[in-house]
Amino acid sequence: MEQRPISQAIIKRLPRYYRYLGELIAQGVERISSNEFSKLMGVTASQIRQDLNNFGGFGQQGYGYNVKNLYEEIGKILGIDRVHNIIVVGAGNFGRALAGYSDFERRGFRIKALFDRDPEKVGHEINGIEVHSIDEIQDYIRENNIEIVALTVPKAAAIDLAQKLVGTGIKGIWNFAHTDLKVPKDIVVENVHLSESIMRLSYNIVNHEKMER
Amino acid sequence: MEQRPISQAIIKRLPRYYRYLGELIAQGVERISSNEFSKLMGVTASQIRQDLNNFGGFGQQGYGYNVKNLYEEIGKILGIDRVHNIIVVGAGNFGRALAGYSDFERRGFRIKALFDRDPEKVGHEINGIEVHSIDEIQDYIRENNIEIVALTVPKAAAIDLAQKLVGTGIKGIWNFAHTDLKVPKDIVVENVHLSESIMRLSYNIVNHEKMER
DNA sequence: TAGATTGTTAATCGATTAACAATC
DNA sequence: TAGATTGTTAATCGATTAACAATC
Repeated sequence: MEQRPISQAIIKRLPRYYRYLGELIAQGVERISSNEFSKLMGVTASQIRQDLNNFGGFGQQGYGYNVKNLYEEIGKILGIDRVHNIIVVGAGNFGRALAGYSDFERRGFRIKALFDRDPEKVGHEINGIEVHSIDEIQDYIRENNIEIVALTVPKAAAIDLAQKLVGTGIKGIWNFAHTDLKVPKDIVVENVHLSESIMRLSYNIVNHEKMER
Repeated sequence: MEQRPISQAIIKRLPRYYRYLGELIAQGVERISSNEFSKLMGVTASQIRQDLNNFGGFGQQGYGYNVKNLYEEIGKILGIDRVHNIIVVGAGNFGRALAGYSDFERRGFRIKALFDRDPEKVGHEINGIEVHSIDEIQDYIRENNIEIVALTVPKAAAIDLAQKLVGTGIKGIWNFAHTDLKVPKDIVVENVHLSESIMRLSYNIVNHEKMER
């Protein structure tokens, strides 16, 4: 019954499996073998079977995997079979982009409110989501069962806010600020560092000739 | 003289080293040993030395690394010692967010234009950057020496555009659409899949108790 | 049943860490 | 010089791939 820890390498791949399975469902595909799936995704069949078997035997010998069932199982593993209440801090372009993203809603990620320190923005609605004053954030989290806080604010503000969020009961921070956040280990941090992403792109462009194999 | 291929695991870490070194410079730190640096960053000193030695001997025995020098060297490795011309496709909130991001400019990533298919948006300026019609994208790329195209459009449009971009001379695609793009191998793709990012966050929140080690 | 394909063990590969001789 | 710390080789660890017996 003891679940041994799953490596982050595997976790990184699950959402991609999930996405492909969703597309297969849309195409009306009912079953798929690890071999077919591997060709579709550009990974090895062995890796797919190994990855899935960390969570249970979802397939059937001689048949393969039931697409819809596997989709749902991976959804459960990822925790998107339930609702996650989110607030977004920073009502700039990035915060608005997140607020306007209906895909999240569909997957159970509900953006309940935006927060900003600019009094001009407070009280207004963006995409039907109200902008609150940053001063109310702690109370709001406690009263509205907020699980995830997305930080789309500058570096210094993010570090500051991370401190304020400790002890409010939030479980995760989705960090868009270009800094690492130091929080107690009961809060999970997922970083989206766009500046690092574009530097990797730059590296791979510049060193592309050498990479040809 | 032959440069052997550097693993993506290492490339992933370089921008983070770069960021920390930038902060050390701002703090006036002139030298640092791999040991001090490892404590600061939360990685092993061994890894730092191994990583850096893939590119050359930047340190000095008994002294450590010169912060400013190392910063510049990593900048060169990442290719941010030169200018990269970028265009952003999709003048929605995401595109605007990228266009408004002064940090990129500072690092040599110059956003030259926005593109959108909405005639209402075409001709207007966002953050001092002009919005062009999507129909002009191929000509614009050829005439303006564009290296990178950021795609902040829906999935289907992104797949479509990726095809149109082949042969224009662009070297990289910064893909924000929730799909994998199939392009010839002379074009590098860097994905920013936010929906996968939030699913990983969800997984790590839900499975956090078990993860305690 | 025979064929197909999984679940799982074993082999390989690659990445990380440890150790230490070289050297500033 | 003596002490510190790198560059680099060797050891370990973990992740990926291959192989195949189990089984639908």
